[in-house]
Amino acid sequence: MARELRSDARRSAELVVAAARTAIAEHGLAVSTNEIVKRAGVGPGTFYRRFPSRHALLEAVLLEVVGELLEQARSAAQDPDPWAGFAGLVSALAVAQSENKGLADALAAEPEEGGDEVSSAFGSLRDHVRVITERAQEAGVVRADVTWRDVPFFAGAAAGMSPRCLGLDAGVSGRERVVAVVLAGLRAPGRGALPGESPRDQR
Amino acid sequence: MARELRSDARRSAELVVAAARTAIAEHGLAVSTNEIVKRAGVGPGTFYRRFPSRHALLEAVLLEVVGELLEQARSAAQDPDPWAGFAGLVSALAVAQSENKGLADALAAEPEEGGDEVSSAFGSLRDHVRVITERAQEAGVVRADVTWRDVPFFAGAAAGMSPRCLGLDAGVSGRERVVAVVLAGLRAPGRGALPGESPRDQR
DNA sequence: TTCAGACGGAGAGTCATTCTCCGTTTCACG
DNA sequence: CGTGAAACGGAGAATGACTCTCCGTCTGAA
Repeated sequence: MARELRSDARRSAELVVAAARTAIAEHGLAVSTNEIVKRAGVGPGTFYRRFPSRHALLEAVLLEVVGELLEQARSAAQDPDPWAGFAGLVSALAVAQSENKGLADALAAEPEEGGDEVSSAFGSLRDHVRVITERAQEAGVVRADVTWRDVPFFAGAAAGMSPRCLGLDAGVSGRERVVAVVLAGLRAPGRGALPGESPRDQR
Repeated sequence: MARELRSDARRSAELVVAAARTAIAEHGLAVSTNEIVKRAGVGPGTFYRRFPSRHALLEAVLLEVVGELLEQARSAAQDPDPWAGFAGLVSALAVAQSENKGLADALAAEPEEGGDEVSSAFGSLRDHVRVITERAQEAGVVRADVTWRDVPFFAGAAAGMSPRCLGLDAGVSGRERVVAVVLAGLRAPGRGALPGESPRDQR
């Protein structure tokens, strides 16, 4: 590590990571390196001098994303309202996953050596998810019959929505509506009476 | 049209469509034609004698899927319990979309001429979704602040869940849990009192 | 002013994918 | 049971895309 990069070199690397993030958000993980490089306004040669491989770039992007997520999780954990904190976390997870579809999967699949950093970041994030979820459950605002382990998946589900379906268009606020519905589904029903199904009335 | 196919020819076509369905369910829309053909146990030559192009195969698969969905929707519409019917519909939509990720999108993107059949099937299915959703809303069991147009997206969200996330595994019952949460979120809160948020108790 | 180091871009190498051609086999009818 | 039209499998041509390298030129920093 170490060797200070020249200012233009550092700038190139940053441009590439930023371009990769927007490109992935728009076109999914399958974007070609070419596309990313073109968007960044640098040449392929430059790219491969900064990153040993395409994989390394994806890893850098993932680290950045998880880092931001960690920050959001920390502030969610400090929200005085357990429900608001939980909702914020779910929402943040949903946005991050919708902008980085499959990135975590793709990297999890091919471990390579650099994976340690990634998996430790994952670990921290998981801890936050657990703490925030359990706090909300103890406060009685999140149903007790879900596990914190499921929370990332619930959030991810909201994120995975396709933009079109049955010839209909999701519209711009589609994701937010789905997140709202999922959150409503995760909210503890009635009051205190946890067990899920409404026992009272049959039509 | 017309010209009766020889029995082995018909059989090949059916094998290919069946193989395409399972292959798409497992590997997503990106499966190569080769993979499908290999699974079907036929040669590429056979495939291209039965289908003018890969696109035509996808269209055939989509028609089959939508046909089955229509059947399920019809029986859901006849369920005496509006909620059960609605829940069944959502669940069926979720399963279908999770097994055919992006198929509808992919075909919607390139209209080609055969699209009429597909879009009319879509139309029928949309009608069923509207009827079933509105019936459930009128019965007061589905929240009134969602549109039937959103329903396919809610279902699709549950379907889009990725199998792994943050290094965690979704487990086998992952999709069902997500569908359950989404349904809980769509269920009219409280009782009769439609307007959304639970008014009664705070913490 | 100097030069190590960074830059862009052309393109080599690789690989996957779709679709065609053709010799062989199979169905179905008389 | 014999015959021919039709279907079959598989080798492979044609195409295209993607990752990564080489090299001559340019630039930041001392």
